[in-house]
Parts: sequence; C-alpha cells; structure tokens
Amino acid sequence: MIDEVFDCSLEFPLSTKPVCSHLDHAKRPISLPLQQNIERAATLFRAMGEPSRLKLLALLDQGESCVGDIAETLSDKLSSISQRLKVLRAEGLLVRRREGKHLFYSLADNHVSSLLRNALAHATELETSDSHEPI
Amino acid sequence: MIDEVFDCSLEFPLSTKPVCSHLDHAKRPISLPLQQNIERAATLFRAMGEPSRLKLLALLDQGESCVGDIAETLSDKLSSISQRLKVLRAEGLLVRRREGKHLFYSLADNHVSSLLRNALAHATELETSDSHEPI
DNA sequence: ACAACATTACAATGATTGATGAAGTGTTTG
DNA sequence: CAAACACTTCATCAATCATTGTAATGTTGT
Repeated sequence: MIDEVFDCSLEFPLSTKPVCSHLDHAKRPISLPLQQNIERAATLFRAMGEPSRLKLLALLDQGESCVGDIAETLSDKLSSISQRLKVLRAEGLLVRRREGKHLFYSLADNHVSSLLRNALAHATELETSDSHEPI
Repeated sequence: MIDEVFDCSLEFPLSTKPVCSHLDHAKRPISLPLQQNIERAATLFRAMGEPSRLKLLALLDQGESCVGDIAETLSDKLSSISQRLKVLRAEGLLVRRREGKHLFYSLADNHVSSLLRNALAHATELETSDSHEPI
C-alpha cells in the first residue's frame, strides 16, 4: 500500500498505462452524453449505415411510397424492402400510414432529412479528393 | 417458349411480382443520388454507428486530444482507441496534427459536429417514449 | 546511435447482421 | 366467408466487423 511509491515504472506490464495528461487534462470538465443515448444514436447511425437502407431513405426523401412501389422502383424483393423498412422504423426514422391495403412510408421528420442530406453532402464533397491529408 | 403466353397467372411463383403503381408512380421523376455517394455516405454512417467510436467523437467534440489521453479518459486499450481513430479518420471525420511525440485528433469540421449532435438530439428525444406509434 | 515513448499494423477470434424464401397476418373484394 | 392482395415475420446462412494481444514503426531526447 505504501511501498508502491517507489519504482512505479515496472509495476504494470509495459505499454498498458499511458501517462500523458500533459495538456489541460485536469481542468477540462469533459461531460460525455449518457451511455444510453450514445448507444441509441449509434443504433440510429448503424441503421442508416447500409447502402440499401440509405438508398431507401433517399427515395422516401422525395415523398411517401408504399412497399410494393418501393420494391418495384428499387428492383428488389418485397421481403428485403420490408425488412429494411422495419429497421428504419424501429429507429424512428420512418413513419407509416395505412390506406386500404397499402402501407405508405415516409421520413419521420426534417431531422432525418437533415442527417441524410448532410451525410450525402459530405460524401459528395469527398468525391474529388479521396485523400485529404497527405501525411 | 410460346405456350407460356397462356395462363400467366402461374408463370412466376406467387407473391414475387407486385403490381402496385397506383399513385403518381409514372409522373414522379425519382432522381436518387449516385450509387457511389450512397455507398460513401453509408460507410460514413457505419463509422459513426458504433458506441465506442461515437463516444470517441463525442469526446473530441469537446476539443482535441491525443491518443494516450483519450485512452486514459475512456479507460480503454491504446490499440483499440487507435483502431477506432483510424476508422474515423479514413472517413474524413477526424483530422490530426503532430506536436512532438503526440498526435492530436479533432473533429474534421462542423459538418461532423452537426451530424453528431443531430443524432444525439434525436436519440435523446426518444428517451421518454420508446414506442412512437401504437399500431 | 540508442533508449524510451507514442502510435500503428497485423492476425485470430467471437459477435452482428443482411439476404432470402416460406409461412403468417391483416385488409379488401367478390 | 373465401380468395386475392399487400405486406410482415421467421429461421437460416454467409459475410462483415470490432476487439485485443503482439509485433512493428516512427519520433524525441541524450
């Protein structure tokens, strides 16, 4: 308890305990978001982080559509589309309304549209210069 | 080759060919983003779609930091942090600068900060009502 | 040049996840 | 009510992905 004061250098295996903290480490109050919200946001990103689902969102960004139409537009299986819609809806990215036999899906709010367009803008910017820093 | 003209009703397995298109299907010009950009944006979202990486971004949203400090702050392995930083940097979400022995990482631009906060806001909203539509 | 420190690259493993066809649910129409 | 339609759920399989220890690389200070 007391003798650990001496030679701390070999107390733990090498390269496991970094001793940096050379900047304003102590004075910064670093308040991270709640783990719960971090995870929720991550799930949201993951939902959007798949080409086919993202394309689906981009399609619905142009207006609501029903599953059959979506499947036809994207030339894909009904069950696949449905599966993707389910994932997106579970994240609150989509809402749906029924009209007769059809279910019409659309983006939940402008929030979603923002995320979508923001990311696509970022992606389009990178189109020209693939490597940003030549380090 | 020719006799398939009759009884089209059984020509293909049931429930594979939806015939919907009852809305303004033909008149809508549906212009989707380029597949290339869709995929790039998806990769970006996927990069952000993992709790540990997202937390890392949230940390850097409060200011730049070097790898050792990050590892200490998040109580995680150096190699894990480095790996995550690599993924995020590959997507142009982070930039870094060297100062002596240290590499300081920070968010690439406000673009990233926007995406981050936007999603966290969305996630925090859902905190109260977990199911949105009682359908 | 060498030792020490900071970071990265690699490879193995365990965990997630997306596609898919078949079966199930709910709605309208005859 | 039964058949047709629109869509969803389920179970399985293949592919992708994150973690982690260890080895390698790069940088600074002596």
